This record gives sequence, C-alpha cells and structure tokens, in this order.
Amino acid sequence: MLSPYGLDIIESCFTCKLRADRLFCDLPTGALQAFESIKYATAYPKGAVLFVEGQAPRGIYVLCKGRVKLSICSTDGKTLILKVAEPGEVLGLSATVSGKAYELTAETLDPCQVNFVKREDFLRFLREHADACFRVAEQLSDKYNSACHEIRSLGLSHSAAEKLAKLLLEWSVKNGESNKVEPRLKLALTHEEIAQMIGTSRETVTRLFADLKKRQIVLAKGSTLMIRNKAALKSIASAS
Amino acid sequence: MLSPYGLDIIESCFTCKLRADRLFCDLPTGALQAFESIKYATAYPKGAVLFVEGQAPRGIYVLCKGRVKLSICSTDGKTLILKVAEPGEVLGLSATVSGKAYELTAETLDPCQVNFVKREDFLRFLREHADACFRVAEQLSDKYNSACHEIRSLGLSHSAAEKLAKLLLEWSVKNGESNKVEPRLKLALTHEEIAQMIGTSRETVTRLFADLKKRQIVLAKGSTLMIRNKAALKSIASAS
DNA sequence: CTAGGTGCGTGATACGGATCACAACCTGGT
DNA sequence: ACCAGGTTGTGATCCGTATCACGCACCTAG
Repeated sequence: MLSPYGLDIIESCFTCKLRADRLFCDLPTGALQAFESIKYATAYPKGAVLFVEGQAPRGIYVLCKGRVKLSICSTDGKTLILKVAEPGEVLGLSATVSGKAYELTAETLDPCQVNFVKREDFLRFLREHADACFRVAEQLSDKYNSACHEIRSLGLSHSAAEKLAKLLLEWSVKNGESNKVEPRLKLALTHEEIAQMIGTSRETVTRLFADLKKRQIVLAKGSTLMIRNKAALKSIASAS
Repeated sequence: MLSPYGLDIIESCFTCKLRADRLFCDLPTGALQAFESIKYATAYPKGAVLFVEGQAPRGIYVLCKGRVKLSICSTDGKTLILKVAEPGEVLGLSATVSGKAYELTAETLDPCQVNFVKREDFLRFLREHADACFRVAEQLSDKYNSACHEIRSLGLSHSAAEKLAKLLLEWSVKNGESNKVEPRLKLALTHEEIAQMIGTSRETVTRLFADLKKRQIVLAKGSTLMIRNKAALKSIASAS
C-alpha cells in the first residue's frame, strides 16, 4: 500500500481499531457507511496547514492520526495556541455547520492522516442521519467546553506562573500520570509554543521553568519533565 | 393574565411574534408542537440566577425576553463576563447536551421570561426531531464562535485600551448604528461590569473613558455614548 | 433633610512581565 | 568536524496596569 510521509493509512473506518473510543467516529453502521462514501482519506506532512482562520469553510477534517495545532493569530503576527488536537477530533466543524469563516488555523505537528468531507456532502449527511447530527452536537459541546476553559485560564489568572502550572497539571492528566505521586510528562513543544499557549513571552516561560527547577518542584531530564512536588504546583495553579 | 415582575408572558411559541428571527425557535410545526409540550414558561425578576457554573445540568433555558449576564468566576471572587445574552438564545445548551457541568453562570439583568426544558425531555426531543437537532448544532457553533472571539480579544490584545475600543465598536454594530458616521450606543453596564467584560480593573475603565473623552473620540451624554471619531477608535482597536 | 449605598473620578505607588540584546547551547546536515 | 539555524538561559530596562486610598456626585429610603 502506498504510504506517504511514513504513515500507515487507515483506509476504512470499519476496520479502524480506534473507532470505539472516539466520540464522533463510533457511528451506527448505516451512518458510517454513508460517511465512508463521502469522505476522502488524505495524508499531510508535518507542518502542513489544513485551513486558515478567515477562510470560507470547505468542509470538516476528521483527524485519524497525528497531532494538529489549533491557533489564532493577530494582525501583527502574535499567535495564541488554543489546543493541540488529538486523533478522533473533528476540525473545522463549527465553521462548516454555521457557514461562517473558520475561526482558527489548523497546522499539523506530525505527519497526519485526515478524513476530509466537503461541506455540502457533510450537511446532507447530517440531514439524513439524525444520530450523526447528535454526535456533532456532542462534539461541538466539547469544543465549547474547552474554549471556556481557555477563557477562564486567560481571563482569570493573575500571573503567568499560574497559567503555566495549570498547563503542566492538565498535561499530566492527559498523560494518565496524574494519580502518580511524581507524574512525568513529555514536553513535545518548545518554550516559544508553550508561551503561545498561555499568552505570554518565550523568555517568561524560560524563567518560570528555571524557577520551578530551582524550587525542586519539577525536574527536567532531556525532554521529559518530572513533577516532584505536585502539591506545590497545584498551589501555584490556584494562587489567589 | 398573571404578569409577574411586570412582564407580558408569551404563553405559546406559536403566537410569538419574534419567532421568525430566532435561530433556534423557528422550528417546523411538528417539532415546535413537541417542544411546546415539554417546555415550562417561567419568569424571573432582575438579578435572578438561572444556573451556576459547576452545577450538574438540569436542562436548557430559552431566553424569550430580557437580558441575561453570562459569566465565569474564579475562586477568589474575580468575575469575567463573557457576554450578555439576548432573547432567542438557548442557555445551558452545551452542558445539557454533553452532560458535563454548566461551564458558566447565568444571571438576569432585567426581568426575564424563559422557557425551561428538563434535560431528559430535551434529549428525547432531540432524538425524535432531527431538524431540531440540527438547530442545536447551529446554536452551538454560534456559541463556539463567540467564545473564539472572546479568546482572541483576551489573549491577543496588548492593552486594555484596545479591548475597550473593540467592545465599543461591537456594541455599535449590535445597535445597528455601525454604518452611521457618529454611532450612538446606550451604556447599559457599569464601569465595573465593563471591566469584567474586558478583564481589567474598574479604575482602568474609568481612566480609559476619561482619555477617550479628552481626545474627543467619544462623547457622553448621560448614559448614551456618541462615537465622534470612529476611525480613531478603530485604530486603537487594532493597535499593534 | 439626612444617612447610607452605589457608581464614578483621580492620585501615588509597586510590581509583573514585555521587550531588547547577547551568550551558550544542541542538533542535524554537508 | 564544523557551521548554521533553531532553541534556551540571563541581565537590564521600561511600560502598563493593578491596587490602595481617597473624595465626590447621585439616588433611594427612612
């Protein structure tokens, strides 16, 4: 089989092993069959741009493999990373449903496999498959939820330290290490990108990490970070 | 007819004159009939709290009359106002769909009429009425969209002045005065509340207004504000 | 007509973090 | 082995704005 960018393409959703844990993908057979017939399985290299904020919506991108960076950016080039999407997420969904422009920019961080569906096809699909439509509502609720989290973090934090601590704790949860005494996590992003996630400058992130290390709260080994004092980190995260 | 809090209750959605311009309310007859049978028409005084962030979702609140303040607040009491909902909006929708806690707090700013629907009833209704389900997806897309705007404003602005200018311009658009040379708008909120909308302090808002007045960019007459120099305001709003 | 509440105006001060400017890295390519 | 380009570490400086602390105008209730 052709395998561009070193990816094993998942040709059919029916044989996809990951389908069961994915909110949108786990559709009843009828709907899935219809979905199969309108989707285009595509692959992108690292650094590819799926869509840019402001563009008219072409359709949805269901992420099957790889990570995608979702960001918004201001006229003067400042960037804010909203989140890094994981497989199973549907990108460009709200724009496709509402018909308004994409509200953010999606850029691959790894080689990615993506199922693309054209807007008209997708809307028709939704009208014909009520169960899929409900899944879409669930997905959108999820997105709204995480947007609210982002707003809370951006708007209600007093310091950059607080936001960084929150981010590290979130990551440790996502890694399934949160219940361990000393959770570890891989730092897959640069300081610059972390800065863009919490809306601060690169230098500040570097300084904050230096401070956390000095205070023995975290410990870095290459690109893995060990949280040595979870309690202290939590107290920074919810500082008054 | 009983009319609590000085409201004229709209008893039936069928006779509601405003239905046509409302994204969610304008349902086909069948769905609307079903909706009528599960909704409770209720009224609230000014200052009432419909739901609080963190609560398990009881159901949705369709706002028929009055304004509702949507906010999130931190443990130490700091508040961020996300938006002021207008009639036609469905509140608590994403939490009700996803089953997660309400992500924000809804408090009436005026006496309000609200149609409440219990979660189980609403979910059943969605399953049985695909067209309504699609409307829900549209509503959620809208909410997501405005959340993204909020994130952009909070995360990518460099100064409080920029955020205030953006807010004033938005308000002038919503008032339908945006194309006039000197748009007017009613300041229905206190400086404190405006501060909470743009994530700054009350004093800063006061100072910013003073500055705008001194520079002849706006002019206040009681609680109405005239924008005398729209261009200048726009340049502040998109300052580098 | 007062008293107390609520929103507004304004000064002085302090601090966090942006920004600029380099130096010290590390990593992959030739 | 070496150089280039991206990443990280650190100091000095400066600006925006939070915060505290007032006084003042207005409104409503007693």
